[in-house]
Amino acid sequence: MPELPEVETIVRSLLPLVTGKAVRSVHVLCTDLRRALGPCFGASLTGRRIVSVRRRAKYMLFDLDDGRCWIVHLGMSGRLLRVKQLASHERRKHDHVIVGLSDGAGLVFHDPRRFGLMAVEDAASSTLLSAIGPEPLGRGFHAEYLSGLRRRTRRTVKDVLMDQRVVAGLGNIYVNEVLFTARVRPRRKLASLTAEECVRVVRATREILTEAIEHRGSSISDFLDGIGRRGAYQWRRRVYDRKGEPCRECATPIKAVVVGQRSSFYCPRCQR
DNA sequence: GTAAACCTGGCA
DNA sequence: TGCCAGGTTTAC
Repeated sequence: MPELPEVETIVRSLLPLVTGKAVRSVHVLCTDLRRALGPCFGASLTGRRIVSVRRRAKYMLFDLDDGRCWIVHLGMSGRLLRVKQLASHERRKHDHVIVGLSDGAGLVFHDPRRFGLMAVEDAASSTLLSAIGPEPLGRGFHAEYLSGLRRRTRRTVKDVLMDQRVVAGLGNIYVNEVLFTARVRPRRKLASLTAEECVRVVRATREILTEAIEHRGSSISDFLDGIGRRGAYQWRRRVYDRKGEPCRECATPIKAVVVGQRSSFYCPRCQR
């Protein structure tokens, strides 16, 4: 489900509601997430105050008053939903972790596929975060950086952009959208891109992610932010999951191919 | 590099 | 019934 814009949307929705609140209780109903939840997880979170909430790549980071960090990744199907009154929350199937806060509210981690993960760690030394590349909306991601990678890999441009070590937070939806906007086909080898195309890819990455955040992410099947609102970016998709539908620029039917084991969509006329 | 693995749910 | 899904890691 969640790529950078969706995680950013959740963080923004939760930030004003949970900052300054203390963790009163932690109920782990299922430890069997992508990485098993250790026995110390609840204890290291309970009693801590949440100082701030931020995002890094597709991770949500709840900074705690002891300097550590509650790190949450939603995987494919995860949600982190705030309920106003935890006492009246009816537990649903796939509610795996329930965190009670000092104002009576709660944060419910719900994840049918259990590809998500969470941990309490020192963010600066966490192995979850240590190998992640630059933020695409930050200064570390620029055309020279991308063009400099060209001679170091034989991978496709799509594979490279999906690699979290190269750039943080892009997933299958937004890579397809970025490559459409950059007018580059997903199967192109990165090494075959011109310097001009690298400029376009970086510029398109910024544009698409900014636009998606403004529209509070994509609710293609079920994404909800931290307070249960749907996003609106799905209505603006140019190519993702639009196989056979007309290109918004030239009306040519959108094509679907598999690149790096993932469905990819492009306009055969607009993208080269 | 590529494939398979982890899981459940939804849809044709 | 089989295939697909917004992610990541692991193993050939």
